[in-house]
Amino acid sequence: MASQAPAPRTPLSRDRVLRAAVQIADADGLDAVTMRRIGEALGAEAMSLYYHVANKNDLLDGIVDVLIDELNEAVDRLVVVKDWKAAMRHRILTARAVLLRHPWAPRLLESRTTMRPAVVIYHDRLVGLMRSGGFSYDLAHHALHALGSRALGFSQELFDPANANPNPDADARMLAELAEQVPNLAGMLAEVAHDDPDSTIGWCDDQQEFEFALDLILDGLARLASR
Amino acid sequence: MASQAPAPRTPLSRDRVLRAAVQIADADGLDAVTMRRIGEALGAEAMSLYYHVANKNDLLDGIVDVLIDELNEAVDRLVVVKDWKAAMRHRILTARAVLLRHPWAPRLLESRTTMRPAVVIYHDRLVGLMRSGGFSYDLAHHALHALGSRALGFSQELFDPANANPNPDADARMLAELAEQVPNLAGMLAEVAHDDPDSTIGWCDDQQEFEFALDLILDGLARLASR
DNA sequence: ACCTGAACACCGTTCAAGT
DNA sequence: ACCTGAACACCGTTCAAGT
Repeated sequence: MASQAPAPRTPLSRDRVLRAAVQIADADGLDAVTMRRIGEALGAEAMSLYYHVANKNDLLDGIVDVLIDELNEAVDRLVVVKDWKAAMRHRILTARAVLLRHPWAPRLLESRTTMRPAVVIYHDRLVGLMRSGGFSYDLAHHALHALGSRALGFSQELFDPANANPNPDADARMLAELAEQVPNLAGMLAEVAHDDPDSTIGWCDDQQEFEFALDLILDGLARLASR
Repeated sequence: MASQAPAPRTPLSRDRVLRAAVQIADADGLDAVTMRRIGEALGAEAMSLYYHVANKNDLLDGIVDVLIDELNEAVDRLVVVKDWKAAMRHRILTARAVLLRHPWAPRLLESRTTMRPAVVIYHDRLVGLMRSGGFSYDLAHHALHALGSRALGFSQELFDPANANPNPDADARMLAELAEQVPNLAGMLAEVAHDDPDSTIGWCDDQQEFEFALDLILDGLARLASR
């Protein structure tokens, strides 16, 4: 009992570190992902992580890799369909389904400016689909820009009166006070009613609106491609 | 010389604090905006700011207010034009021009989830333009979602091979290594050439691509509105 | 009413030192 | 080769105290 071996802990590794980080983000959000917290989760000291990860930035890049790998696996399982538009739509909505499992994903992806291989590969397949639909390289390039983050399955919403933030009461009050200054918006909100505050992905971007915008863009591209 | 009055410093105020913060962001980026740095710029202690600003969050909200006020002033100076599409296009590109003066603006706007009156007012005018173009409230609502941050003049780009990040060399090398794994993208980049790395707004979102996507969306909306 | 000094809890990160 | 302890510079924030 005295010299009992202290449970030979499985050694750390980059992979274990990244997975622990993802778990923490899933559980408590991105801000909870600190070196000290990851260390704690792995039964190690925060400083030990630096042996497997260059720094916090590298850690966040690694989390993106884990996320997009999961996403690429999901979209690669999709059955092949000839119609490029249907294929892109399906692919993007599948990507979105993965992101919905990780509510912190949009904020993380937006904050990164480094180009990760997994993200490059994902977009390469999209370009492939567009090429099969008769897109010129030039149009496919424009399309990637037009889709932006929507290609990966999310969209940044700056403004959504319905479910913008954790404090909807304050927003509603503010909007009521502002009502006569914003007649158009007040009228719109009165009519749109918005009684379906469905699943959101981090911000106020629900499935229905996402699909509307996605189809709007895809239809526009189809029109340009068939010219 | 002994009891010389120590230059009766102009007192602090919320406005002075916010303006100092904007100047720091313009000069050295958003990460340079710390309470201590703002205090220094105003010749005061960081703790003094808390008398004029509730906390860091309130400070950032205040910066958004200053920014969008500037933006609203700019778009309100525009000459009225009857065609709703031309009017929206002009308005949004004017908003963009203001944002281009503050490269930190996109990142800040994306990070905020609180609804600020200035932002509400800006969008109200857009809805007004759409209504004048025969939009139903429902379509105008969809339109706001579809535009997302583009309504304010910027778009989040997750992926732009040309000018994505501060380290384009590393990206080019990575892409070269990945070339045979991403034939579609490699082909696209070879052709698109991308010899015009023009003005960018924080990320890799240049004017030409912004306008392409904006027009794609506005044209799509026009088609739906005239049904 | 407005501002400050000292202090606290929390970051990421370094580096010499341990095994 | 892998991990740790102690320490550093930097955050936002509090609170009692000054004028």
